[in-house]
Amino acid sequence: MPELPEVESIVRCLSSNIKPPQILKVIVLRADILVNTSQEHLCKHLPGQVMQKIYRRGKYIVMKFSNGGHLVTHLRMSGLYRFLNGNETVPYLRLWFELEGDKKLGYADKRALGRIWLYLPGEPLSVLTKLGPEPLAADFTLERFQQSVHWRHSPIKPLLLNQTFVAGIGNIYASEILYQAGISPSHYASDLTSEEVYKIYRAIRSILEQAIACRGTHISDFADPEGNEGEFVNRLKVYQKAGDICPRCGGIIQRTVQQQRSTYWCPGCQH
DNA sequence: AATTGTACCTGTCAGC
DNA sequence: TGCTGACAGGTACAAT
Repeated sequence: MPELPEVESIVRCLSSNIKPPQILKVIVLRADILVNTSQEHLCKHLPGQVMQKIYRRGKYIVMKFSNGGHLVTHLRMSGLYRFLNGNETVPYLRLWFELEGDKKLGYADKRALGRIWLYLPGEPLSVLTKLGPEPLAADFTLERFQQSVHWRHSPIKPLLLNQTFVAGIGNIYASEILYQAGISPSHYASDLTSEEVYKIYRAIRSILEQAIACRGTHISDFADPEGNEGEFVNRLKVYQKAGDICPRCGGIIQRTVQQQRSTYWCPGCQH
């Protein structure tokens, strides 16, 4: 489900809703999504805590509690958070938090690839340390991007998926970014001219900002915790559009595979 | 050290 | 209808 714009939408939704209710109870139905914690551990440390701040780093959701501890979630392919009222439920529910006011925050995950970490007060959030720069942050400058690209011996598309290179881009937006930039996904990073790097840099920011404004891309069962679906699906130009006519040059959109993952692009206008 | 392939888990869909 | 294989928004780790 989630790349940077989807995770950002989820975080904004959670932040606007959680007017810090207290966690009363934690119920775990499937413990193998827990990495450095357990049901007992969560039940010991979370009840009584208030979700003071919720933010995003790359594709990770970070919840900061009133005691200084943190719960970190990575949704991987199919994880989602959902507010549930009373006895309401959702398919593939893996755990939930019982909140003040007869509300629940459920975590559901069809494929169960998502992961959750609990960091106690004072513990460093070690799972976040290897992440590359935030592509929408002020310190992600063109100069910094140029320097990190020019020595990479990898085709540009799989490089955009590398979270140590830049955090938050996934398979949908990698294709859309390179389409907007007019760059072939198999173009080697080290061979890009500075003009081409600039086009990719601009496209990263422009596509991610547009997608956030649309609250992400609604594919499969993605929705934010209130059930709002992302509208960027209507603006996709190439992703899952193999065989369609390219809106820019009239060519035919292709699907190819790079490192076991689908890439969508137009050979007519991406070089 | 960096890049690429494999494993993880479970569901859906197309083709036979 | 049932089976099989391909594919799915991701990453950790092993192999190269």
